[in-house]
Amino acid sequence: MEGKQEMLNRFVERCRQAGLKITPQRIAVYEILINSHNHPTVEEIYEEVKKRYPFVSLATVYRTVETLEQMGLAKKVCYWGSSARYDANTEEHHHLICVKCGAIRDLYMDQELSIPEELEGFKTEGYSVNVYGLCPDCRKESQKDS
Amino acid sequence: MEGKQEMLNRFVERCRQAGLKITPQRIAVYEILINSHNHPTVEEIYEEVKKRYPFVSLATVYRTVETLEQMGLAKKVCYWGSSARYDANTEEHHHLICVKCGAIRDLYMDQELSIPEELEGFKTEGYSVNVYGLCPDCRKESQKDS
DNA sequence: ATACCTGCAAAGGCTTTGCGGTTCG
DNA sequence: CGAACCGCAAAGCCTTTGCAGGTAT
Repeated sequence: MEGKQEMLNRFVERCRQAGLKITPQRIAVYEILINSHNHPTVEEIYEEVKKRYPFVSLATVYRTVETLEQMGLAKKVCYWGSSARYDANTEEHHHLICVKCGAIRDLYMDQELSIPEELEGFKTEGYSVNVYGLCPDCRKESQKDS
Repeated sequence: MEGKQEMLNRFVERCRQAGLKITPQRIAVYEILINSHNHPTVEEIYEEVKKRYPFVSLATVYRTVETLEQMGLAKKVCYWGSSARYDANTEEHHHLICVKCGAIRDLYMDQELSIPEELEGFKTEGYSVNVYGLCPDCRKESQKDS
């Protein structure tokens, strides 16, 4: 696990290189993303940023997460229907997803799949595993029901 | 691989059991989904249905795919941002996804992951693997560019 | 100084919903 | 006949975009 301060420094460095300005909003969004482990939606990040900068706009958060994605410092995690979620954990990892409430948690596995470099004409780049199930909270819920 | 006729019969059967009416539109949507192997979007299914029933509405297609999903006869496949795609292949299988154009293809693998029944408090139900890469068409494109 | 960025509000997709008329069982 | 369904249009999200003013380098 990389230190949070290093991640921030790297971000600032990359911004400089790319000629992007380092604004308080950008820092805030990235910092919040680093400190979140529940893969927040844009809306959730926005609410969090607003605590520090009440006048921030949702559009800015959208623009920032897109920038982060293009820089390779965040990934968009898309599960069903709902809104997109973001993840600043760029280590190789997988996801554990609740089929009921949509909660997402990082998952590290010992097992590895060996994917050929070429598959059905595709030039492969990587893979991700989604494990589906009921999260602890939803398990309790469903026991209550029965 | 299950025969298409059996799939249709099963669908009709299930509708009867659930007290759902068997309408031409429903049959058409499911039939098109069975015969598609490119995981069509709702829009694409709609265009296809319109060839047979020009007055069908997009809302009906949305309602029908949702019904199919609830019956377990189709799955929503969600990749980044774009619109949802549907898949009537209910066999255990995975997906090969083009990072450039978003094309999705079914993928069958020999390898299997062994997922514990319980993982970090989740009661697991299954998993799916997404392999990312460049599809044949996009590979050609990128060669042209360089 | 100037290029980049922000906030606001409006527009843009995709998807869902309410309603009256229609169709299946 | 009655419940379920359809088509239409309107409304509802989530997300993107244009613009004028502001800010970092």
